[in-house]
Amino acid sequence: MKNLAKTYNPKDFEDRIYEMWESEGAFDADIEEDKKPFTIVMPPPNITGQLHMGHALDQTLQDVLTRWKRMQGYSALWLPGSDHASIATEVKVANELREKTGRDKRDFTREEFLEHAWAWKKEYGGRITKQCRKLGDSCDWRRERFTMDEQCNRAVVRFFIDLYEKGWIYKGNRLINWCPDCKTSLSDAEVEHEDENGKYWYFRYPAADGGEGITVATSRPETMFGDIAIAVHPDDERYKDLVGKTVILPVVGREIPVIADEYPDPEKGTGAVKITPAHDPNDFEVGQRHGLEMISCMNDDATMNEHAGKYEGMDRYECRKAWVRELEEAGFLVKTEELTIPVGKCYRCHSAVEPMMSDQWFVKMDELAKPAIEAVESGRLKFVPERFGKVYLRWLYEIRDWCISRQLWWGHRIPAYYCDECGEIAVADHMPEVCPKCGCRHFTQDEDVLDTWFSSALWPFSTLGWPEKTPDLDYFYPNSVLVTGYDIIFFWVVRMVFSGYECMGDAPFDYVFVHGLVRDEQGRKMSKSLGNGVDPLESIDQYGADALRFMLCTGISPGNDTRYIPKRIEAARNFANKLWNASRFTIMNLQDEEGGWLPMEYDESKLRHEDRWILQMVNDGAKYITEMLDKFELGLAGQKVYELIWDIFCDWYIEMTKSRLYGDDEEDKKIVRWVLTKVLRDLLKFLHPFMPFITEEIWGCLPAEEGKTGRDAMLIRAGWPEYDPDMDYAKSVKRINATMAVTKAVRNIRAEAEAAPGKKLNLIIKTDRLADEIATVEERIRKLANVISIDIRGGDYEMPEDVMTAVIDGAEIAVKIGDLVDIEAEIERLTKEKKKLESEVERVEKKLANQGFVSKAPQHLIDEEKAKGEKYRGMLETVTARLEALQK
RNA sequence: GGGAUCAUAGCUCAGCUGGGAGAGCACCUGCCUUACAAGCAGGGGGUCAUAGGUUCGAGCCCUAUUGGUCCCACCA
Repeated sequence: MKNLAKTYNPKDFEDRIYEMWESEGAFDADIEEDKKPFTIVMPPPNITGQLHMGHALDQTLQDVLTRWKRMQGYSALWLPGSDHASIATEVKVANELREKTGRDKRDFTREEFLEHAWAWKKEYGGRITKQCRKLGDSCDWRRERFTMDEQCNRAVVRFFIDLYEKGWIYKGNRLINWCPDCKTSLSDAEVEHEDENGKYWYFRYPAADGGEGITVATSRPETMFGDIAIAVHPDDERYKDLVGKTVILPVVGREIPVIADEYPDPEKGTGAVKITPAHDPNDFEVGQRHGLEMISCMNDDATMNEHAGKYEGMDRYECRKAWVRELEEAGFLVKTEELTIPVGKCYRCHSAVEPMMSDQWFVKMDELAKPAIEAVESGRLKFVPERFGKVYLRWLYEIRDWCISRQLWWGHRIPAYYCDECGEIAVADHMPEVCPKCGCRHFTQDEDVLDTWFSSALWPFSTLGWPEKTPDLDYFYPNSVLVTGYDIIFFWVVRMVFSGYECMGDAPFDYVFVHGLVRDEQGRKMSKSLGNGVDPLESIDQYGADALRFMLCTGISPGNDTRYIPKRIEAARNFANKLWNASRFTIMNLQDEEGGWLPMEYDESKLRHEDRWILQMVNDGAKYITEMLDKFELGLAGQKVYELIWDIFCDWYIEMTKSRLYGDDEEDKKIVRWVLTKVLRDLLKFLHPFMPFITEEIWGCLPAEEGKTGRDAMLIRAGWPEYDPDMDYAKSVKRINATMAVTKAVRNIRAEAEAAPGKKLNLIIKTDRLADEIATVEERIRKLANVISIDIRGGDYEMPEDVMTAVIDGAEIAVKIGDLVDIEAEIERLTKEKKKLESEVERVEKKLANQGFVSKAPQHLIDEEKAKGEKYRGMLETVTARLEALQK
């Protein structure tokens, strides 16, 4: 038989408990036809580093749900994995290589580089799973996956081919977002917009016929080398005469036409816009409409190219300065204006993204978006909280084609092969033997890899076996819930949904449970550059995983950001310690001196009021906690568990059992032991999803539940406490409430009178209504309030002068402190009490006098108000009488 | 420019479909009471941002204002 250590020290058992769960297969989820499935697929952490607080929150929420559902009897699968994070990892590996070897990425061959990347994956992927274990994640490690493993690759290739054959994947030379530092294209979602201080320069483009010409504003003068026209609005009177004529690109001397197009807004700038299709998405469209050629004036490292003349090879911003100076000296600069302008930044390296013409692969989005929109509009897929559904829809309504090719090495290589002879493209799961067009036998695979999110988009089903039709897929798909932060709704959630519909014909999950960010104590985002990140492992080391988990998921509401505050995790740790000690107390009293189990026995007729009361509290708790978890209100559920354990169980029930346990009534002890065990077990079950380690550890020190042996005896596999709607111990609840009220009143008087806590007091209770009830709980009151005697008197009893009194609903209680009572202080105290009661009575009476309330409010509220009125009036009368007696 | 969201006790935050303002921490007072000082008992502290509106009744619903945060947006 095990015993609990004297003090709570999570390090003593957390690792041991986790190993036990894992070796006993407690997390394994299999197809069980008699059980309903519950599936969560873990958002795969990037292998770029280690887990941060955001992951800890994300995973704790998932673990709470998974453990709870498992206890409810579901076959609960939480499938873990990690993400190859193409661009982010590639940057990290390249940096590491540079540090170690001094050589640049391009000095290595693709194969050499990939070898290093896989080594990186091995190291960091392993580190992450270790951290998950520390957190207590109950995921099925047998099923661990990686977004670039063979199975995922098959899924990616298959998806690519399917879309290509449908014509929904195409290759084209289009304007894309280009990161000059990462030297790759980016999708729209990967570009972040930031406001920066910038300038508008107004330049005059003289007319070719020698006229004044036209003045245009630009914030990017260096792109002028790519200008191919000036556009004005067709209705703009100012420029009507110039349309159809040509102007001269200043200094460069090239002649460009003035065209009329709806795009320019006559109200903005000068109303005339320079058109640079190769460097601006709007201009690109104007160019398309007018069939204009395109001139790109930059290289892929954002230096200028040959079209920039003498600036060739110069960085874009250097060029901007020099070029403006040259234009100014030549007299073409009309004026400048200071403004803030939004600049697109790469989400990985934060360089300014350059719109560039490039040959890339795209996914056509219009058809794919339709079912994804429908899913949320129809309610098939629900966001929690709902508002994030709007965010999701807004993005989908305005979605544009998705650029999926990346000029990187680390990732899924695009399954497209080019005939070396004729250039014919073949999209297939392997290199073709013969070119269908020219019969040539030599092919070269596309050099690019796919956007990371192209593979994560398939995660909810590629992890279950797709494209094969596996039993797992049949049983566990759709997933039940996706738990993720609001920051990746666009990157990931949207793409999983349309991929799910396309590949599986159904939404990938029923709910998207969105949480916020974990911020630092001052509310700042945790980030490397600020150095304010808190390592979850350090927290766990200091306070234990249970404390961290509890802190993360209580005191928050869904979707809101939360702060990491050391004081809060300390409070959670203290709570764990409280439970630890309450359990020690319980176990201590269940065992004899040799550590054997003392007899316990359930017999409803022998339950005392406090027993019934706490059983009712726990039963009501089961209803509330389950309801809250059903609504994803983890914070409220956790709060209730906390109250039940600390306030109800520890502060009241355990105190009430002491006199019984230390007494001589062996029969009564049997029932107390039974109730203690029953209640503690249920409380451990409630708390287990939040604090799995400590609850399992304590569970193991309690006698096993009836009929449970081996791995079934573990708490993780125990059943969830069921709510019994027929339990009705209202009478006992009432009596215990009276007990607590009297006890509090006595304690209050004692404190007011500054009487020593150890000093034994004599108590008088004057009551008619509660006489019987109090008589039944007298012994309890004596113990809890620490009084020697209780003298119960009827309503006609005349209170002595030398006592301090307090009034509760239905009774007046008096305490004899000593020979002297400070009458003045007593009057003051009671006057305050009287005032309070008067205002209560007034409020109730006013409410009941209100015709509107009486006629429109629901009957039960009216009845409640009436009852309150009586209660307060009674209390007020008592206080008033006492005051009058004292003032004589 | 569009949208979302927040404003409640000194601090950090709860408050579920409108029906007498809560927790933790901090603070004050008294306690080392044989489960627990990581504790026990008691206490003080809020015109729920402002102004209107709906309602018998508003912290909660509607409108406006102020202040903060975030997201989206084609950078003339």
